[in-house]
Amino acid sequence: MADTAGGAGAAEAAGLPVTGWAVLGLLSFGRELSGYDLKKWADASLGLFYWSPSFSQIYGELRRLERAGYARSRLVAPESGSRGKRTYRITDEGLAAVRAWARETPVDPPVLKHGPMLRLWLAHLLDPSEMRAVLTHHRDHADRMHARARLDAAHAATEPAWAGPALTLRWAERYYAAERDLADAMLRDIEAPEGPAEP
Amino acid sequence: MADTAGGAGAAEAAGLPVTGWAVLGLLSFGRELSGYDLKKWADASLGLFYWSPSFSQIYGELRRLERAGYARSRLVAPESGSRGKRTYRITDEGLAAVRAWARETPVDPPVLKHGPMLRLWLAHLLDPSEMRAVLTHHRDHADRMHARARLDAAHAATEPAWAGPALTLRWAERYYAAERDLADAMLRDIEAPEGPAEP
DNA sequence: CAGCGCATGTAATCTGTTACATGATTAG
DNA sequence: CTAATCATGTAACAGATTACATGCGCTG
Repeated sequence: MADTAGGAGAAEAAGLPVTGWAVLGLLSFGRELSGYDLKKWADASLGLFYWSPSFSQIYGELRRLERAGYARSRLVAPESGSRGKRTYRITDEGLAAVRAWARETPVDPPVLKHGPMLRLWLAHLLDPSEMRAVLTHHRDHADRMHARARLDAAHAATEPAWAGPALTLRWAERYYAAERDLADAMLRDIEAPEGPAEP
Repeated sequence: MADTAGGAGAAEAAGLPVTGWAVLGLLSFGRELSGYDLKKWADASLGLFYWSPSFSQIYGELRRLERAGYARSRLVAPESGSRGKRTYRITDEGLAAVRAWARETPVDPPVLKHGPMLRLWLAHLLDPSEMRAVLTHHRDHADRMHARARLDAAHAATEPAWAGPALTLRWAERYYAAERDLADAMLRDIEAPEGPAEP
C-alpha cells in the first residue's frame, strides 16, 4: 500500500534505517554513482568504522531513497550494447533530509561484536596455545586494518573539502593501533605467571 | 520439515548462529538459569564486548538448544501459585559442542558499528558545535563503560576459575579507556587551527 | 568459441527487534 | 483495591545476508 495510486512519489519522509542514511551520506558528497560503485566506496571508507552493507542491501536502499524523493536515478546506456547501468544522484530534498538527520537524530552508541573476545571469554574451554593463536591472529588483523587506515588517511588529507572523511580516517588509524596494542597487552597477561595483579 | 515425525530430538548438530553459541557459553559455566537470568547476566558480561541479545532471542535460542540436545530444561514451580519458570542446564553433549566450536570454528573478525563516527564522517553537514557535542557525548559514554568494566573486572578477579571473564573484562577496561582517549584526541583535532598535520 | 570474472540486479531465507499478552507481586 | 512493575513468554515485522539469475567482455 501507500505506493499504489498515482501519488507522485513525493517524499514519504520519516523513518529510514540507519543504513539508508549511510548510503544517502555517500551520495551527499555530490557524485553520481551506481550501486556497484557505492559498494566499493563503502567498503573502503565506511567499512573502517561502520560495517559495509552488501550489494543487495545497497540496491534496496537506493530504490527506497528514490521512492522517497531523496535521490534520482537514470539509466546510463554505453555506446555499444553494453549492459546499461543505473546511476543515482542526490536531490535537494535528499541533501536537506540527510543534513537534518545528521543534526537532529540522537546518535546511537557504538555497537561492538568482538569475535575474538567472545572466544577468550570462554577460556575455560581452551588451552593456552589456542588462546595465543586467537590473539595473534587478531593482532595481525588489527595491524592490517591500521595500515589500510593509514594509507587512506594520507590520501584523504590531500583532497580539500573532505574534512569529515579525513577526520574519521585519522580516528580509525588510531583505533586500530590501539586494538593491536590491546591484543599485545592481553598476550602479556596470558604469559604472566599468575593473576594480572592490579598495579 | 525435519522437525516432523517422532524423531526423538537427537542433536541436529551443525550450524547454530553465533548468538546460540554465546548463550550456550553462558550456560557452560555450569549454572542452571532461566531466560530472564541469562538476559541479565548477558547484559552485564557479554554486553561489554559483544552485543547482548534481546529477551525474545534468548528464549528462542534456548528452545533451539534444547531441541539440539545441548541443554535440558525443567519447570520450576514455586511453593505458592507463583508463575512457574523454566530453567536450563547444559548437557554433556552441549559442553562438548561448545568446546568444539570454541576450538575449531574460525574466529570472525570484530564488527564495529560506530554511530558517532558515522556522524562525524558527515562533517560537511554539521557545524563545529554539533561535532563537539557528538564527541563529548561519546566521550562520556565511553567513560561510563570504562567505569562499569573496571568494577566488574575487580569483582571477577576475586572469583577463581573465572579466568576467561576476568581476562576479557580487563580487556574491556582498557578498551573503553582507549575509546575515551580517542574521543579526546579527536576533540583536539577539531579545535586545532587547521589540518592535523602528520607529525 | 568456451569459460571465467565482472557488473547488475532479484528472490528466498534467516537473524534479531519491537510490540504484545499474561500473570504475580508490590506500592500507594 | 487499583496501578505499577517484574517476570516470562509469543507473534509479527523489519533488516540484512546468501544464493541465484543474467549478460557482457576478456583470455586462452
